[in-house]
Amino acid sequence: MPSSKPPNESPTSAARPEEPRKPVPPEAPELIWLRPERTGRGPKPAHSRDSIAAAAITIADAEGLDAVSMRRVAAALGAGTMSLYNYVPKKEHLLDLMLDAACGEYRLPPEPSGDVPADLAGLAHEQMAIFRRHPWLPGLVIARPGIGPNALRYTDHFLAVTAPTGLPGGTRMEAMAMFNGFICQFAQYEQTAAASAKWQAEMVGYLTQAAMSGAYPNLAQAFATAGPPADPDQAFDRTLDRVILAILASPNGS
Amino acid sequence: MPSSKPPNESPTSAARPEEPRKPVPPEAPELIWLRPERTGRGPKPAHSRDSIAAAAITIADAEGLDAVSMRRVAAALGAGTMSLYNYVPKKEHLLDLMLDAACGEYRLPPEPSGDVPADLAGLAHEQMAIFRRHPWLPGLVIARPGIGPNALRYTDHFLAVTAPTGLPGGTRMEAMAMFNGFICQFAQYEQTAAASAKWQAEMVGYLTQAAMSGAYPNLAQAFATAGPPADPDQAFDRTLDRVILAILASPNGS
DNA sequence: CTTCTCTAGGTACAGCGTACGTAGAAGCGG
DNA sequence: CCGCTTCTACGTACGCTGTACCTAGAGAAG
Repeated sequence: MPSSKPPNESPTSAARPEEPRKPVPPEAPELIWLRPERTGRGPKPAHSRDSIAAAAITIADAEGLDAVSMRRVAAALGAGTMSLYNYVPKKEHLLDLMLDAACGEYRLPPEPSGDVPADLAGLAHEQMAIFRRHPWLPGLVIARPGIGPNALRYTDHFLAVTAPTGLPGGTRMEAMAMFNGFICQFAQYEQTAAASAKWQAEMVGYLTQAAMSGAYPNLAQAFATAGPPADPDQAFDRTLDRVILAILASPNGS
Repeated sequence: MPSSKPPNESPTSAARPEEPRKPVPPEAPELIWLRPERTGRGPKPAHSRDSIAAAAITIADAEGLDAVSMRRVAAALGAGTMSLYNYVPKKEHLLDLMLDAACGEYRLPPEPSGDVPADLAGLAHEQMAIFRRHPWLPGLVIARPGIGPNALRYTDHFLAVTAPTGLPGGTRMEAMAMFNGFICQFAQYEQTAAASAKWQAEMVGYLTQAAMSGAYPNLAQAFATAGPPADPDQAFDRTLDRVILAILASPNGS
């Protein structure tokens, strides 16, 4: 660390040559992945990032993301609340750990098959399966960039899968963001709808009433033209096809 | 308290002629848009949903969505904290109000021009402009379905714009979700990156280190091939073109 | 052995959403 | 007109949150 940059130093005292720098390391990295899990000095930690993430995920799966509090997770680990802060400096970082642990559930083939649309569809369904296992996940994926080791494995695989398109790397990254975003959104919608039948009923009632009011003619027409409720899986595949098509399309619009 | 009210009453079941139904209406609608703003009986309310939403938005614009608490909003209105609950039964509903108020900022042309790609691009840029004005908005749009009157105006307009494609209404709704989702995600990424130069610097350092580790060969290659940082606006337009292309594509993949 | 750094955990605080109860204002039935 | 009813306004209080700060003690480095 050659950055001899004391930010909050008294301005008049210019040089403080032999002052021990260690006591307050002025800025630890904000990214949890930049902090080593172990520094190797004191007593051995009783927990690991993996076990912490697993405990948090268990809670989130059972009771939703709101139930994941520092106290809850610490208690699940059999630790004191504040002990958790030795592993996870902020709650944000706990969410990062959960996100990456969930990304570890991807079962990625060692090599792309070479059939880009098929590989992408497979990836999408894998992602959707994980989202259905962890309803809280889409919200996290959307909110924060996945950047942990497992998320990078996924990114790397996506880049491999789309390599045959010949698109530049940056463009393929953008495509991945679009791809993931679509799936997240779909999963989230599915869960909102599934969560509460009452909510859905109210929603339908309200929307039809709004459509009938005459203020939204196109909406009304869409409702009138609409057939039966439409199978969600079908809708997913249909829109997925469009997304894949968009990814494969050549940049300059044919 | 004459509340001799078993709460689990079958709502409309067999007539209960002389029981007073009013005392506790067993279930008020969950959707705030289904609750009338005024019932016209007691004293006149000192505030309106609009003014409440405006106050909340002012706070969110200045200090972020986390700063929007019931207490803060009530104080900004010069009201007691609990008075707010007369207008907004849950905080969730306050967010709904904010979301819809923001949707009121769309300046939509009275009629689509007929040039579908151009109209969609215009809509996207309008949305992006609103998102840049209200950094907290993308998070809300992604999290909860926009369903208020202003959101419906937007939906209706989108349906009108995409009408010339000949696609069925349901498909166009799915397309809209994809369209909005893409823009939200892009806006959110932009803000995360812009929020903290330190964060971005750490991120770049971490990613290049990860790429150099050899564990992510495709990522490394993408990094190596990448040119200069790429203008965000350009990236937006480029990906937007793809999204529009996906919307316009015929369902069965040409 | 001494020293230093690390971990574990308790206490405490400010702030959150909101359930509940009281006091008073305004419209409606008589 | 009165009185009843229903609304609004708002204070108090509870359980919960994230986390700053502090005290002990474990165990490697010198």
